[in-house]
Amino acid sequence: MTHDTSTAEAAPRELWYPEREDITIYGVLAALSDPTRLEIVRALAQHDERCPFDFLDITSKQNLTHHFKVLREAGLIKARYEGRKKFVWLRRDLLDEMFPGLLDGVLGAINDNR
Amino acid sequence: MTHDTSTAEAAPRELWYPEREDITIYGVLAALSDPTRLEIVRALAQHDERCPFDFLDITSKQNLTHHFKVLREAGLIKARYEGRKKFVWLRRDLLDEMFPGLLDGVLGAINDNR
DNA sequence: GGAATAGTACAATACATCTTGTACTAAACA
DNA sequence: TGTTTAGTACAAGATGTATTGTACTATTCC
Repeated sequence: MTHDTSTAEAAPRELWYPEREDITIYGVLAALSDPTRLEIVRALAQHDERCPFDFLDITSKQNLTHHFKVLREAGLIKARYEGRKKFVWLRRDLLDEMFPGLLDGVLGAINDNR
Repeated sequence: MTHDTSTAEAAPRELWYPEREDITIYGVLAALSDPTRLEIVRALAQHDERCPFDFLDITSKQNLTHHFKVLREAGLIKARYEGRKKFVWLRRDLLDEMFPGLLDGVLGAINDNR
């Protein structure tokens, strides 16, 4: 048996998240300091809804897995599997509460200078 | 002859700075993502005046040299030698112009969560 | 000149990061 | 059941970083 074929809901694949006290401004800034990840966060912030894993076509899927893992482990995003699709979204409330003004400051500062 | 003993001003030791187009938000965020450097920047932002190289007693002087170099090459600070002392200060105007809201956002977000 | 001081240069260590390739698992679908 | 699809795991390589120790340069002061 590889999976449950009954009518009960299948348990979603588990994802690890950092404890609140392990989320630091250093980790958040480091996560945001990569061009690929900053673009991901910028796009997530615009969409306001959960986005599919591959909603941005900016790098390989192995690398997307890597960057989403970095973002998740730094406390910036949440993710959820639905069937074989994965959806991701920003932890905006947590970030605004823990580091008020940080996300808005960074996102607002993005311009032609990169 | 190793140095000029005349009354003329001695030429200050040269320091390299990045071109404007080489200063990026990625570099700035990476520079800010280290605890030692974020503390330096936070302290410089509070002082508003030029500060001596060793005004913070937080790590070895070799490491201070390293971190000030990272900050300078990322575009965050300027430095100047006076005799055998070195002074450093934030490039606040440049940063606010290139990345409006970024510095204030980051500095404002620092709290007990780090 | 010579000694003391401020800061740097360089090497070494230990470790993290970004990216790609190959191979894999899990779910959906026929 | 077998196939296809979505995403992951793992290893490898190239590269970058934080820190320390030792040795050095540049400047001041005697």
